[in-house]
Amino acid sequence: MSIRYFILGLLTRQPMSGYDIKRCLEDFEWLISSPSFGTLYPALHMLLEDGLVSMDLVPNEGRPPRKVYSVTLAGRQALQGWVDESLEDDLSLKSFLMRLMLAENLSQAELVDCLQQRRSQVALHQRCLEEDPPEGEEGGADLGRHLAQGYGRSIAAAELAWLDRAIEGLSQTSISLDSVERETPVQA
Amino acid sequence: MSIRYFILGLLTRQPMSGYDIKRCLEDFEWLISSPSFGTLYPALHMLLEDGLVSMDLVPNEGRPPRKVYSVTLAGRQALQGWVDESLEDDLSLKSFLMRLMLAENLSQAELVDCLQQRRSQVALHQRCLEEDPPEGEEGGADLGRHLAQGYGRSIAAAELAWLDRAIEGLSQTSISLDSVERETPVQA
DNA sequence: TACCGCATGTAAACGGTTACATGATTAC
DNA sequence: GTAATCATGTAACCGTTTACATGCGGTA
Repeated sequence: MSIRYFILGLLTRQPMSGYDIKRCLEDFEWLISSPSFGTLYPALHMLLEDGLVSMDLVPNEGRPPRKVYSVTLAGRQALQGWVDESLEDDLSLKSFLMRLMLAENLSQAELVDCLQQRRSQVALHQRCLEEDPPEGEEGGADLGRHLAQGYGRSIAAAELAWLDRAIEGLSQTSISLDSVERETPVQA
Repeated sequence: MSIRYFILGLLTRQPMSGYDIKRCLEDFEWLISSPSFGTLYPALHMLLEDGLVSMDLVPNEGRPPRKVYSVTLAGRQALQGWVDESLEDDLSLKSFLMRLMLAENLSQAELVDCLQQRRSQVALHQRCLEEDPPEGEEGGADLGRHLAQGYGRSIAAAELAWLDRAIEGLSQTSISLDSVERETPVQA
């Protein structure tokens, strides 16, 4: 997923400092680990060097001045290019959530497609978790497996429910031309 | 969480080959990325060198012989020591799921404590996600933030529900384990 | 014929964390 | 006075992925 472009994408929502980015990502730390400053700051420096973001120094009484980064035109173009060519990447929970956060940089069709891809992924693995069987002779053994599967099933059910709602919601928002001719992609 | 000990813990459930370990972890790939062979095999070699596991070569017609690893006595002791001293580590989804899988290596009290820790973590962040406000002047802007928050809230609710069920089930010693599994149907 | 699944392994490259350094302000 | 928050940054270290190498058996 390349954290560089993820940061770039976050900055399209609004200019932020490195510290701000950390803060806004922290709300999701229980789901996906948020990058440390050791990752964040160098990444911002690189974006700046490459001209994909610009920086404004905002003085700050008694503290180091805040460095607020904004996406440049070149940055927007680079992001667009990257979005287009990374559409077939994996959709593990982490990359999925990251892409969700960058929803505004995706066309509606791309976004719906992304949700549907994730849906089929989760549905696939949910079926695997449904197979609890090996029971019988072993009795209640393998508590760990049992707990992990139960946990997985609960999360999967909730996620599928959310995805269905989201897909429906997004599909209805604009009943434009292409939503009609679009086929619903694979999802067994 | 150290993948070395995680693998060691998985092997206490039953002897496995590297390939087996990969397979059984793949069911959870949509939640947490499973280690690649480039991680797995070297880790197993290290465990073997340190005498924490033993290896049996199981001939395999026309294929490389399977190398089935079992935990040694020293391995069990090392695992126990590690479990004891890693109780205050972080409980991000990844480490939490890993610990769940190793439930059998925890005392009941430790397990319940682990679930409760995770519960408070999730509950804390859920409260953060509840704050949707910044709306008003911006209207429907920041679709990404909105989607990510909604997603997070759904998962958090499901997880909290599961945790509560699990904690209750585990706290009642007399009742068998599958009480944990009885799911009160989640709303669609 | 070509590809996928099984089954193991290695080494280079990459990415990220950890630990450190700095320093003022506010809260307990 | 001790800790936490704000705010930035660097460098060494470590773990992981990626890409490669090998090779048989079954399937499309």
